[in-house]
This record gives sequence, C-alpha cells and structure tokens, in this order.
Amino acid sequence: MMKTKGIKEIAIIAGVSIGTVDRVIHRRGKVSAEAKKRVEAAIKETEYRPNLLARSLVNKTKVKIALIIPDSGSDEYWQQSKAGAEEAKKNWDSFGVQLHTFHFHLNTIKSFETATRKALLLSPSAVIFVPIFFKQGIDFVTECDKQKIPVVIFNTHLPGSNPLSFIGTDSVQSGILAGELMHLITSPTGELLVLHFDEDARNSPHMIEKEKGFREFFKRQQPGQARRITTLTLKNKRYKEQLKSLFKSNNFEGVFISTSKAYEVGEFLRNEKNPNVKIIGFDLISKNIELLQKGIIQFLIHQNPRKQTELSISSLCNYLLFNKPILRSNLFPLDIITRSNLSSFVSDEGK
Amino acid sequence: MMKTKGIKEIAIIAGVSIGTVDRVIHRRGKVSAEAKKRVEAAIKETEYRPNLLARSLVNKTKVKIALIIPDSGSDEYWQQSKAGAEEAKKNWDSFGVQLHTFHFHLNTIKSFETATRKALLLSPSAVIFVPIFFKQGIDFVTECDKQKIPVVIFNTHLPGSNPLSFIGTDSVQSGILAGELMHLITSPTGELLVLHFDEDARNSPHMIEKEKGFREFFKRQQPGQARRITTLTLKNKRYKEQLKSLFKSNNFEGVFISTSKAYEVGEFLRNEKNPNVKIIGFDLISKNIELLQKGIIQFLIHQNPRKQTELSISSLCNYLLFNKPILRSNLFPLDIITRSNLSSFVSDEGK
DNA sequence: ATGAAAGCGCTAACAC
DNA sequence: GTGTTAGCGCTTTCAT
Repeated sequence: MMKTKGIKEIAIIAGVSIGTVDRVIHRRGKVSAEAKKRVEAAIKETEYRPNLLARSLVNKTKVKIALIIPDSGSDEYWQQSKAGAEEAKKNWDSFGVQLHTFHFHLNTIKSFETATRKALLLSPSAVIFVPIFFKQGIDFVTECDKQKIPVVIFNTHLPGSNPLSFIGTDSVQSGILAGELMHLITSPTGELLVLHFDEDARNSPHMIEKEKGFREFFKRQQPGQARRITTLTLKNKRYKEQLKSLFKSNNFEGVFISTSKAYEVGEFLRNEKNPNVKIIGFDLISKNIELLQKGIIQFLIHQNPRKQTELSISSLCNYLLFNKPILRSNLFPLDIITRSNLSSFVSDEGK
Repeated sequence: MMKTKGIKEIAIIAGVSIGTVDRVIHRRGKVSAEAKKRVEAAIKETEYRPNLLARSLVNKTKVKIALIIPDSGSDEYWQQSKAGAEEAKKNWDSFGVQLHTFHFHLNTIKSFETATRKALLLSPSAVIFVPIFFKQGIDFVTECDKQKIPVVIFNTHLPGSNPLSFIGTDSVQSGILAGELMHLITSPTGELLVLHFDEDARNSPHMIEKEKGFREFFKRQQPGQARRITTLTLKNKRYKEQLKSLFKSNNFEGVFISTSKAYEVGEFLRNEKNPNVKIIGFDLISKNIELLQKGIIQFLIHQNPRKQTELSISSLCNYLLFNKPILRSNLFPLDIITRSNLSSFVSDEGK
C-alpha cells in the first residue's frame, strides 16, 4: 500500500497530478480552489516534507547572492568577516549557490555606491550588506525593494529600513555588559574612563550606543550616587600624548574602549608601568589578543564577525533554497573573552 | 563543446560508458586496465568532482545514525542536549538521514548497556554517544570498531579511545577560567571554596579536572604564596546543614561549584543574607539563571550542550554524506555568562 | 568486462 | 486549470 514517496504520493492521495501538487507547494501557476484544498489536506495528512536533495539537484545554480562588505585590507575585523564568507561559500556551492563578494572602502562613500551598483548588475536572488553609510544604505535598500530583491543586513543596524533579516550584536547591551564586568573588577568608587577612537566617523553610532549602555549599567547599579565616569574622544593620531596628559591628571581604575583599539591603551599603560588599570575593549584582533594574554587587557567583548557573516549567508541560503524560516532580527551572543577562554575562540576555524 | 557534466562527460572523453566510469570511481566490478587508465586520465583532466547531491539522492536513507545520550528526565542540561538533537534531526531528515535516539539513566550502567545493544541492532552507519561510564564506554567503542562503525564521542572525554571525532569542552581549562574570573572579582588574599556535589559519581572526572584547573590558575598566578583554597564534597542531600556549618567556621570570599548546582549555594547564601560571597558555577539551567539575574551568582560557564549535540550530528552528517573533513577533536568555546549577556544566549534557539 | 536503461524526487516546459 | 514528460547526476540492475 502506498509505496511511492513524496510529491507523487500526495498527488495520488489528492487525486491530481504531480504538476498540480508542485503548483500548490510553490504557489505558482493557477490551481482551482478545490484541488488546492485537497492537496493541502494530503500534505498535512502525510506530513510531507520535500526532498531537498532532489530539489537542489534540479535547480542547480539558480541562487545568486551578492555580499557587500568593507574591504578587509589591513582591518582584522573585516578579514575575519571575509573568512566567514569564504567558509560559507565553500559550504553552499555544492548546492549551486553562487556567492559574489563586493568590497568597498570604509572611508569612501563612492566606493560603496559603486559596489552596490555592481552588485545589482548581477541581478542577484538576494543581497547581504553592511550599512556603514546611513543615507546610501537606505537608498540601496529602497532600490532593492523596488527590484524585489530580498535584503539581509548585518553587523550594523540600519534604522528606518525593514530588511528580510538583521544579524548583529546589540551595541547598547554590549556597553551594559562592559559596565557590569568593569563593576565586578574595580572597587566600588573607582574612577572610570570611556575612550572613543574616532579616526573614522563610521563607527560613531556604535560608539555612542556602547557608551550609553556602559553608563546605563552604573545608573541602574547605584541610582543614588553615580560613579565618576569620564569620556574622552581621541581624534587625531597622537594618542600617546593625549593619553599621557590624561592619566597624569586623573586616577582611573578602569578604561573602557568602545572600538577595537584597546591595544593602544594597553601598550601605553604597559610602557608607563601602570599595571593596575583595568582595560575592557572589543574584538579579537591580534594586538588586543597579545595584551589579553599578558594580562594587561582583562576582557574583550567578541562580536564574532566570522560567524556573523557565515550565519548571514547560511540563514539566507536556507531561506532561499529550503524555505526555512528566517529570523527578522538575530542578535548575536556577546562573547566575553579572557586569557583563559581565548584559545577556544581563536582556534575555532572548523565551525 | 563538451556540454555534458560529470560522469557522463568523462565517459565520453575516455570513450567508455558511464557504467565503466562508475566502476573505476568506486573500484567495484571488473574493469580492464586499459579502460581504467583512460578513465583516470579523464578524471584528472576535467578535475571531475562528483555531485554529492545526486549521489545521496540515489542512495537515500542509507545514513542511519544512532545517538546515545542520558535520559533528559528532570535534567535540564540533557534536556538542552535533546533539543539540539531534535533540531539537527529536523535539519537532516530532508537529506535522508535517520537519527535514532537511545536514552539511558545516568546512574544505571545496565541501562547504558541496553541502549548500546539496541543501537547496534539498527546496524547504524555511525554512532554518537556520551561515555558517562568509562569501562562500558571503552567496550562499546571496541565493539563499534570491530563492526567498522564510526564513532563520535561528545561531552565527556574517553581516555584510551580513538573516535572519529570528539566534541566537548576542556574541563581543566574551564577550571582555569573559573580561577581567573574568581581572581578578578575577589581580593588578592580572599579565601576561596571549591564545592563538589557528588550525588552522582558519574561527574567525578569532570569535577576533578575542573578543580585541578582552578587551583592551577592560582598556582601560576602567585607561585610563591598560594591562596587559601578549601575543597569540600557534599555527598548526601542535606546540603543546607553542611553549608551552614561550613560558612559559620570560615570566611569565604568566593565559591566555585564544579557542577550545575551553583543555585544550591546561591539560595543558601541569599537566605543567610550573605551577599558578598562571589559565586561561579556551570550551566544555564533555570535555577542558576534566576540567581544570575539577581546578581547572586556572578558568572556561569556555559558548555552549550545544545550546540554540542547539534554539531556532533551535523559534522557527522557532513562527513558521511558530503565527505567533508571532520575534526578529530573539536573543543567547544567556554562561554562566560553574566546577567548582562545572558539573554543573547537563552534566546538563541534559532541556530 | 562493458553498455544500456531504469529510476531517486523534484522542477519546468509544454501540451491540452 | 491540469496532466505529461524530459531531465538534474548518479547508482544499480540486467543484458550482452
């Protein structure tokens, strides 16, 4: 009884042809209400689940994805992202997925616009991008909407857009986390410093949110008396001099750096033989890692650009190929890294 | 020119039929030396790579995996593992993978033996299991080796075995991590307590390794004078009384709990109005989570049983179906959880 | 020793 | 609207 499997079986049950079954499954072509109902009933009854192998065997290479990310030149963060993209590409090309990557310069709006233009020339099935530039990001999303191309945004939130999916971390929350960690490792009244490195304005939304979260933590913690928390934004490249005068006239117990430049502070303090200042920063880049291992930086918060990129791609592929539901907003775990759990994160190449 | 793809193309080039090509690829049947040579040349020339989708479409449901894990009854840790298994099962059954789960009781060796026996009756393509019981684990691996069934071990290391892959965390390292965290949040000379809950002997290797790591950290930190670190193993269920007398006669600044029972200590200290003792423990189970949120537990180290299980299954499937390389040893990241990054870990259901 | 042919479950083009 | 059919690249009979 009922030996055949899959679409054929449900065609028999519903008393229609497999063509019709295909039509209702994919909502394409015309199907009479009657037939549709019967097919859907049969699908439920048999708990039919499509054979993904057969499907992608037939649909080879129909999925083209354009990935638009910052140039990874000397930027380790984006190098890690790129590595994730390559990993994902390897994983999905057996399913006929074509991943085309377009790079742009972090400081050049034009290069971003060029990248998006080139990406659209592919007429991709979907687009993944990092909206470093607000206005141009919105423009791009609008254009994609017009062309009915699904958009996935990652790493940076783009307020006012409504992408298929957003994947990234919660900057405010990461600031709160940094606040808590700082609280745990400093004395209750120790003075704190929040340091921004503002060579590239592109980071400013992140930076502001992180500081907001950081201060928020202490506000909640001690609603009455606030700790003394100083903020400073280092704008030009002469960090050392600025840091020197800063630490001469203050007695900070801890420094929170809102970008990946924690190592600048770490190196400075190491040279000054000032080992008692606690440092918390972001990102597993090599200079930070070195100072973490030496115990000069206490905590790094890891945003995992590699996995963010990988996941952006694979959740999109799963959605496109296999109809798997995709999360509208996928906030990434905030990994806390110390010298003791570092190794399990950096050797984490094999997924 | 040369439009056909795959096996057919190389058949044409070599001037034989696809049947012959198949024979040389799989070294089955009889092939003349002459034909073999020509086919192999063609394979090299075209850089032929088999289409894995087509292959497993034909060989449907030839992959049967037996998963042998502890009963998840009231144990949240193993419930999470089970959830991971179900997720993975859903993901892979479209590829014709059959995942059969066998449960055993954590305290009953017999039930483990029964489970392994049942598992082998399936004649599975591969086996994944948790070696809670040392001797029986070795026996099982030996038997699988004899039957040429690949074995993946997870969660618990099985010394003396040589599985296809091991997936789990490094217990010693997690102890070191706990040591570092404790060091960061207590004063340099504060007295510390290491607490084992030994209701089930099954945990003892883990417990011992964790304590070893914990002490190791302080040894490295202060080679000269060691901190005062007390160890206690709570054996019967009357935890409160034991804890009461313990804390009456000592002045601990921090407690490290080697199992998931940190909440026992947390609840005790909360009732005693003793809020200044720092607590570090393991596992995101609900009672621990509650106390973490309240600030009574400072850190939980998360071993991510859900992802461990998921990854065990999917890396095995990728190996079996798609010939992807599998890591001999895949040490999981040790996630540090505080109240501030907790949410991104517990809501992490969608991969 | 080798070739031809029938599918695996699904999609898409084409007929009616 | 609906059914039929030719493959996707591979494995596996079954002849020869």
